Amino acid sequence: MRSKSAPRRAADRIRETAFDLFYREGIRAVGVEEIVSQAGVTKPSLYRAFESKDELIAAYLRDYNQRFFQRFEAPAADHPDDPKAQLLAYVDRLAVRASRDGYRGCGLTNAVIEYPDGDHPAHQVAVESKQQLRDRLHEMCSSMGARNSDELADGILLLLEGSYVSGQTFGEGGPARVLGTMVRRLIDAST
Amino acid sequence: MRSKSAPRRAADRIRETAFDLFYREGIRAVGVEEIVSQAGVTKPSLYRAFESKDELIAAYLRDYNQRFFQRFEAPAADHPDDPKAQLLAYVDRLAVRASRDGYRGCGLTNAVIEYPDGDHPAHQVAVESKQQLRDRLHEMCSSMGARNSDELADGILLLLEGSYVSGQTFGEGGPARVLGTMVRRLIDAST
DNA sequence: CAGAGTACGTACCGATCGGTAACATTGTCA
DNA sequence: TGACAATGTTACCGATCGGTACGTACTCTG
Repeated sequence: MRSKSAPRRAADRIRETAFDLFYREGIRAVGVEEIVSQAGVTKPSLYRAFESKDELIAAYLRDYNQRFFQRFEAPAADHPDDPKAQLLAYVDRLAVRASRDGYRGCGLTNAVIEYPDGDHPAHQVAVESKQQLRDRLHEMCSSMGARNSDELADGILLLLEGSYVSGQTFGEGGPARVLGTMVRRLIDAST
Repeated sequence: MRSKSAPRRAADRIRETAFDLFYREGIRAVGVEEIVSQAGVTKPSLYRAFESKDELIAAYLRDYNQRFFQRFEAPAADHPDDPKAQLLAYVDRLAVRASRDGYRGCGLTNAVIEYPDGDHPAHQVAVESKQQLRDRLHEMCSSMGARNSDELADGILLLLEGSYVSGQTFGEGGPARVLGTMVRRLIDAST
């Protein structure tokens, strides 16, 4: 077993490098040549581990989905049995991140926009993840006693997605800075 | 002067075809060959009218910006001296459009995501347009007597942007259906 | 009807795209 | 030491990318 910081396996290096490049520069903007050269491997190694670029993209988005929900649920540990506080903990951290320069939003949201065709694996993986998020938000709103939890969850989802994209458009001091305030207002109006 | 419905000039046909293709399929996904062939012209005609593909992209986004503000301000005529009703008129129409299948969101928002590099003309044109929108929203919130008009305008902007992208992710019955309700709640809480 | 612009098309460029075939090299474990 | 799996090396494929040199057909004017 090698150290974690310098993965030995070519497939891992490719996966990590693809993650960074796809996220920062966009999926369509990054070619396989750029990925393998930056990962310090060669093209055949990429195609031994992944059937195609599309499959690598799907793997990237599955990785992203996993890391997203990790980040989304992580603050919950500090607020057991308090769904409102759990949600707000994520929201408040997002508000900070999305109001900083260089923020690149949500990789899954970005993927839907880069691949509008519903048949494309990238689109499908991303949409599936967003549906999970929508369900989870509904669950949380429900357990915090909202009158119309579907409605509230969708409202909050709009604010979240708005923060992801607005964070990229306006850098420092963008509209995402008010995210926490707005989520609180919607929650207060519904409970 | 020829009829408007079947433009004779190659440059016009290119501009219109590029608009449709860039918007529906994404900018990076569409090559110049596809544009000219669908427009029924040839590549040199494109490059006589536009310096480069990037310039054509910028022209597309400037066109989009113009059509956007047309659509944004159009309902205002029905509600003179009532900024709240003006805004809500646009919002309610957007909620319907963005909750239908096949919705492709805002071309300018999409462009920012496709071109994260701030030096790219596409990014610059799109960001400029979004800043105009942010200013206009602030103006409207101000004149409807909001306590903290900056804050309210940013909250509404988050909801709008959230509707643009969520409309693409979830088709029919997506979260954008609650847009009108949520905008009203934020306005009510601020006035 | 001649001639000048203007508008357009034919055919092509080098570069890069995603992807592959064939073979050499390395590290690991028995 | 020998065998096997993983990776690297090199060279290549057809397709498509954005972009252009150059020839041709209009149309307007005198």
